[in-house]
Order: sequence, then structure tokens, then C-alpha cells
Amino acid sequence: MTTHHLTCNCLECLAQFKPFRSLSRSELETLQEKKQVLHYNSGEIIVKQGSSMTHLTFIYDGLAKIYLEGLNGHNLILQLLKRGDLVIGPGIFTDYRHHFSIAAVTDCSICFIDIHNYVKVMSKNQAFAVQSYQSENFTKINALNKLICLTQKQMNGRLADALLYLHDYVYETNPFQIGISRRELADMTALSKESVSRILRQFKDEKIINLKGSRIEILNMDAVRLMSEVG
Amino acid sequence: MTTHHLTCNCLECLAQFKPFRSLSRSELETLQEKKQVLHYNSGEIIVKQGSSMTHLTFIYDGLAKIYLEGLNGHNLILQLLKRGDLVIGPGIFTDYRHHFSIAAVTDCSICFIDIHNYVKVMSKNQAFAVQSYQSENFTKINALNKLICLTQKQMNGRLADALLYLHDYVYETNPFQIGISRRELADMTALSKESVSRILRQFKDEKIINLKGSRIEILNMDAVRLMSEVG
DNA sequence: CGCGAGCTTGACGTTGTTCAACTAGAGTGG
DNA sequence: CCACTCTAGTTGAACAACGTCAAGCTCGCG
Repeated sequence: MTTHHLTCNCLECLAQFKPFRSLSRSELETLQEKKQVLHYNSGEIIVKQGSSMTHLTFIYDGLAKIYLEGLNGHNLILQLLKRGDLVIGPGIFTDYRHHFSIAAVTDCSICFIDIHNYVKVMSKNQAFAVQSYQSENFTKINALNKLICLTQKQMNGRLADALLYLHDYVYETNPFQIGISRRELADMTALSKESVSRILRQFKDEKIINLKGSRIEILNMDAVRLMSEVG
Repeated sequence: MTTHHLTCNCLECLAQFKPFRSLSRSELETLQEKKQVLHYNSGEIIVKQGSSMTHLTFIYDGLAKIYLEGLNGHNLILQLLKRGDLVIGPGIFTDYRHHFSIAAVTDCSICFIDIHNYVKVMSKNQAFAVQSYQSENFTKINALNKLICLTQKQMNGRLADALLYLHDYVYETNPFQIGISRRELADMTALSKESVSRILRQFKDEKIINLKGSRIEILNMDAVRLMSEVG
């Protein structure tokens, strides 16, 4: 983590992003009041699971991962974050702790928003409060889907899910340069990195994908979607 | 499902339960306005995953289960519900659909609260809204823990978790009469029913628990907690 | 007494992990 | 410019964990 904080003064910083579009000038000022912008290098931890939840995490730039720290150093990646994503987390209104860690996958610019100020704005602006509730619920729906995926699908299906997630949500192009390692693919699918290697190889042999270094091309999207569905 | 609705008139019905204690008389009236009380027999479905979310589910009496309907008829039980539990669910403020099913484990009396009236009360009573948000977040924390449990622990650890859950939260006595089947224990732990049988047998042989029909006694609580922790 | 659903048990097969050896590519210093 | 090293990735073989299948058992209930 670099030591200089960029205290960004421009009101427009946040206003341009979806989560904050509906806010008034004074509400934006409240959010910006104590905000801190920090730069993280690839691999650095941005938020540590179990720590006290004093700020919300907003991604100005870069790619980050939300992950659960499990047993024996095993991690489980819940979600990747990119420019414009705001992370609230289930600690709000409960124990005010972080229930997952966030780490930089590529270099990241992160804006931390003071939670008291955030709650202050929520309490004055009902639509904004509802939107926060909603956003938390969307990630909950996601977690429930992941529960089914990881307990009921087998290797093919899980990796198919991960590829679709990367294609549909993260990179949104085909082919795409994958910015995450095999280890991280394994942490997304609750597989071992060796298994990920083997399944990718198998997909390649079956002409379902193309692999060139860190470049992945999905050749047969229907096959991938089918594997995702049948498990 | 019996066909006669008991439209309970007493304002005190809801007022006596935690989720509604802080409400005023008129707020309680709003909630009760369109409420329906139905009786379900053991095994019957109370709420169907995927259906439209028109009501919240409140357990007057009995034991029910929240479960995800997964692939090939496999279910995953997220939580057991008993007298006084209110289920909101992540459909609120998002797609207004049920993202899990609820079914009666024993005979149940269920009170359905109209969601519009519920939201109306939330919008007028900020503390109540925060409490709803909080309750949703607690179940989300639960889902995250379950993700780790089911993907990183093995059979012993998962079953230990289930026993602790039944002891600490559901029955709160030791020994306890277990009201759920092996099939349901399997659905709680994402194991096969045969594996559940085998592990229970093993626990019994190791003098960690006592089994007599549907009666379970935890003899060595420390051993169970240890197994739950190490996985 | 006999029937049937749920439970138990054992034998076996499948799935996925672990371990170890090997490879490729990126950075480093002589 | 060439070894040298380090890390990430790949591959194969052995192994462990868990599910499946089938047979037998228990117990409540008609």
C-alpha cells in the first residue's frame, strides 16, 4: 500500500457511478467528507476478514476479489470487483465486522467511504437506503446460487460457471485476457489448481475453448452453458 | 393444507414476538390487515422457490425448513424455523421472487404477512427497516459460513456442525428428540443419507454421542466442537 | 401378524485431491 | 548474452473421500 492518500476533492468522482447517481449535492458532500483514496498493488489485501467495518469499499479502478478465508489457508472467491463496484457487506447493522476479505488482483485504486456518513445519508434518503438493501440482496442471491453450484455440480459444471462468470460479467469480451491465476480459478470453483488445469485441458481437447497463455476464447458457448446447467 | 383460514383478530398475536415488539398499535394493525393464518401438515410445502413473493412467512408454531431446490431433485437445507421466526428473503427490493422453498417439518401454523403492508410499515418506521435489513444480513452471514462448511469441511466436521446447530439453536436441550429424518440431516450437510448413517454410527462407537431411535444425546460436546472447527 | 417406510450396513465405483516430477517463462546477476 | 533461479503451470500415478447400489433390518401401524 502506498502511503500517500489522494484526498480527491471533485464531487463528480462518485456522482458518475451508478450507486450514487441519485444523490443530491449535499448528500455527495457527506459521503466525500471523510473518504480516502488509496492505491494497492496486485496481490495486496484491501480489506481483512474479521476486522472492524469502519468504511465501505468502492473500486475506482482495477480488478479485485472478494473471498472467504476458510480452513487451513483455503480461500473461496465469491466475486470479482471492477471499476464502479461498491461493497457494503453483511456487517452493516449487525456486528460491524468484515465477513470476507478483499484483495487486489491487478493494481487498484480504492475509495473508502466512512460508514457513519453512509448510514447518515441512508437515513435521510429512503430510495438510497432501499438501493443499498437491494444491492446486499443481489449478492445474497449470488451466494445462494454458489451454494448449489459448489455442493451439487461437479468439476466440469463448476469450471463452466466460472468461465461464464468471467465472460458475462468480468471481461465481457471473447476472447479475453484472463487476469487471474489458476490458483484463483481454483478458489472460485472450490477445486484444486491441478484439477482446474486438467479440466481446462479437457475443454481444449474437446474444442470447447481455446487456450493461449493467459488468453481464453470460448469456442462453443452453448456447450459451456449446457455444462453449467446440468452440473 | 387445510382450507379454512383462521383470520386471527388479536393484535397481540404478532406483538408478542421479537420482530414486532417495537411497533406501534397502528403499525401492528397495518401488518395484521391482510394477514392469513394457515395450518400445514408435516411435509407440506409452505413457500415454493421461484414463486412470486407476495407475503412474508411468520412461524406461529411448529418446525419448518428453508431449503434450496438444486439439481436432480437434490435439496440443501439452509435453516430450520421455529415459533417466532420471520422469513423475509432476498427477493425483497430485488425481483420479488422466493429464492428458496419452505416446508413444514412438523405440523405448522403459519402467518402470512402482506408484503406491501410490510414495506409500508418499514418506510414509516426507520428502526423497523434497519431491523429487517439486519435480520437479512444475519442470514447472509449464515450462508457464507455454510459455504465454507460445505466446501471445505469433510463428513465429520459437517455433521458435527449440524448436531451443534440442532443443539444450540433448534432444540436447546441435551438430549433432544430429533424431529428430522436422516434424509433431512443429509440435506443439511450436503451428504448422502447413507453417509450420515455411517458417521452417526462412528460417533456412537467413539462415545461422542448416544443414539436411541430419534433421541440424540451429545456425550462429548468438546469433541463435537473440535470436529466442527478443524473440519 | 404382516406390511412398508425409513434406516443401516457392506461392497464397490467414481470423483477429485495429493504428491511428485517435470516444463515454461520471467526476472537477475555475472 | 548466458546460466541461474523462482514461480506458475502441467501432467501422471497413487490415494482418499464420498456416493451408489443392493440387501437386510427395525419399528410403527393397520
